Amino acid sequence: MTDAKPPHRPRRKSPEKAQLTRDDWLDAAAGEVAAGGFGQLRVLTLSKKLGVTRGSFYWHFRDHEDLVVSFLNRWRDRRLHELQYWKPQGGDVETELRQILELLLTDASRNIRRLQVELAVRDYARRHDYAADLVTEVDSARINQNCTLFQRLSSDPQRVKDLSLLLYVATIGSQVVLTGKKGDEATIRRIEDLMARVVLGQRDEEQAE
Amino acid sequence: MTDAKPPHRPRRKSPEKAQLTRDDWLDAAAGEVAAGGFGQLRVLTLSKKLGVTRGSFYWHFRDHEDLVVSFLNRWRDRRLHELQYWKPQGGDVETELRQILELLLTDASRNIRRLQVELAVRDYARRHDYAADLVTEVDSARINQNCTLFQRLSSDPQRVKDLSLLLYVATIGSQVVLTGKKGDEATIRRIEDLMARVVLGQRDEEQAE
DNA sequence: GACAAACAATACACCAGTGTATGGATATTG
DNA sequence: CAATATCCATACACTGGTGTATTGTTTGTC
Repeated sequence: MTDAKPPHRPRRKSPEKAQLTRDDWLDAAAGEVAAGGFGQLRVLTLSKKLGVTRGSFYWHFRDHEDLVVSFLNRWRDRRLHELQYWKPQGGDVETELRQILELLLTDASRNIRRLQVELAVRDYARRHDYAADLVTEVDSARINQNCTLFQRLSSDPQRVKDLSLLLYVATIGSQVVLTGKKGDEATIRRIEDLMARVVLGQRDEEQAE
Repeated sequence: MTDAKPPHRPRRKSPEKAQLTRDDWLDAAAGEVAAGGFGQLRVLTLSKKLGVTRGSFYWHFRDHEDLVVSFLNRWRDRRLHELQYWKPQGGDVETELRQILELLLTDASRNIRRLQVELAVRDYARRHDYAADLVTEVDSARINQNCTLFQRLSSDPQRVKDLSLLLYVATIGSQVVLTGKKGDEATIRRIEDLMARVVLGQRDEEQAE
């Protein structure tokens, strides 16, 4: 379950006909996964697409499972790491909210490849425990991230959590439902707008429950 | 792309060792799809699970694709048909809303098998046009259904559509994110509650935009 | 009870994919 | 320039799946 790195690789001076690295294979795998899910991730087709034979693959990876696990690990690492760069740059609550919404919805739906990979990982996670753990990890990290924003909206910690979760499932849902359909750009914008209003409408009213 | 029925089947008097019907195969297929997605839908394993050989399968179905298409069609038909029984039985707006929310969230997440099939179909639809059309069809039917409720909340037709869509993507999203994790029962209930508040908060305020 | 239809078993050819063993090429280092 | 590690090709054995053809076995109907 852990990635074994080759001790050290001699870099070719002339990159005219580059040698393949482990990451090159993972990048290619991303294409396959995005296009056909993990079920279509074949060593054979991958090799063809990279212009080499499978001999190369089995040098870089122990077997097919090794590829999958490495892919998942890299995905987790990147998703967790990218959260660090989000730190919203101040401003009042509303603009900050709009920033994060744009990031979560409009922005995400533009990066189709990344989105397809994410959906594929989610699907794969429904039947493979290891992937499920990774997804859970990423999900909670993201939701936590959102919590830090929503703390400025309500003082009730439970309310903060719920709002954050609601926002998150709504984004995931819109990605699942709306991806690839045309006319979704505008639709997503409207959803984004509505969500902003909805969330802002939920800030502490502190009226009778 | 259309289902061809066998002319007429002689029903066995004693159901001791029942003959298989086309629907039996489709039911078994549902199990496989729920467990492993369409990628794991094998004629071979299906036969084993039904206790017969593939000879039977190829009498009932032309080929593997025939099975898939028939399965998708049946799924679409059932999903569309079940909408007819929803007609909310009056009451004021809030209880009606709560009814529909319970149906969409709590209720749906209990029927795990059905949910897994739906997610599998959605995943399959991302790479197969025919399935994508079916899913779109079902989605819009459901969203329309919701619109009839939300008309009682706002007079702005665009607002009605948007609210309905938001509700829908939120439910789908929570199904994607929360399914199978333990402790989701309570979480879903809180989401349900929050959604009710959120939606009710969006009824016509008619203030300056 | 015979005949035809419905349903299932068996056996075959075929293909796509994995994994392994082994040898060949190329670059780095001493 | 020799040796070694790195990277890839080739060839093989094996598995699991599809689809088809052919032959059984039941069951309903006349």
